[in-house]
Amino acid sequence: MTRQRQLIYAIVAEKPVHLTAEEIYEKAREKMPGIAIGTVYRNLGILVQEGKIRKLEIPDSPARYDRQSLSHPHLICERCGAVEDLNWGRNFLTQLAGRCGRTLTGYDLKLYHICDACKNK
Amino acid sequence: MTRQRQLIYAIVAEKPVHLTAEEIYEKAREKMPGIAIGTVYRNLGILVQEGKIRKLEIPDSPARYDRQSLSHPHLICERCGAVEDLNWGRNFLTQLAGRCGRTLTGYDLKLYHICDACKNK
DNA sequence: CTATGTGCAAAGGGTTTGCAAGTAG
DNA sequence: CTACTTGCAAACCCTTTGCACATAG
Repeated sequence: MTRQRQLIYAIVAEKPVHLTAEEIYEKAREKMPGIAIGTVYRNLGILVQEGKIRKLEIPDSPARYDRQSLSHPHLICERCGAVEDLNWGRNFLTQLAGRCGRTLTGYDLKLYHICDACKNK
Repeated sequence: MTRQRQLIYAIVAEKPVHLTAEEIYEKAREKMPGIAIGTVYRNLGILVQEGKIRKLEIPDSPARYDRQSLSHPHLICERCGAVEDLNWGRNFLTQLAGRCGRTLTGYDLKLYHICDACKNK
């Protein structure tokens, strides 16, 4: 665990905000100005593999990173791209598995809507 | 509707196979050798916008195109990447909306498993 | 010490785009 | 005719990688 990796993990873990690699890089540079973007990507990849954080792939936009390692659905605003976590617990996967009659290794569910802020415009 | 667009649509619509843009390009060249990859991408984009086909974004692999325009979950093999359609009908979206207590505009559900072919290896 | 990680900068893959010429309606 | 579409190639964006040097344990 290098200082760089600790810092990157701390930034992702801090708040339930889903940052992009670029945003994490910006925040990391405030504390460690010489850090390289390649290092950010490398460590994010390692942290994902270790199951400490989660990578969120969103169509037509860079990936975002989630501090929650437990698999859960995401609610995404179609207008502004804001991401909200839905904590439906682990039994949701069991329900899905039952419905399709297979053994599942995981799932990825994105729900799209228009968030309140965007509705009021 | 140009000949190019008709051809691209016909290739996607033909079979319930989820082809990548590159694969669609290869197939298109068999019938129309001079067609450009840019034309394939442009027309796929237009067909998606028109709601005639559906774009399937898969992590760490190029997008695939689905002839079914109705939104439905996909079952994906973690090993070989094979994609299977699940026809759960439109009431599934209603159930999801009920569960999260919002008005939803759409959803994207991917279920991961190991397919039979990969298990037997 | 030695394995692992770093900063840098260049390359990568999939996709998009500006342009001049071509085609549909 | 006129607006839209094409082929071509260059550009784009996000992400990955090779390398020589630095650091963790």
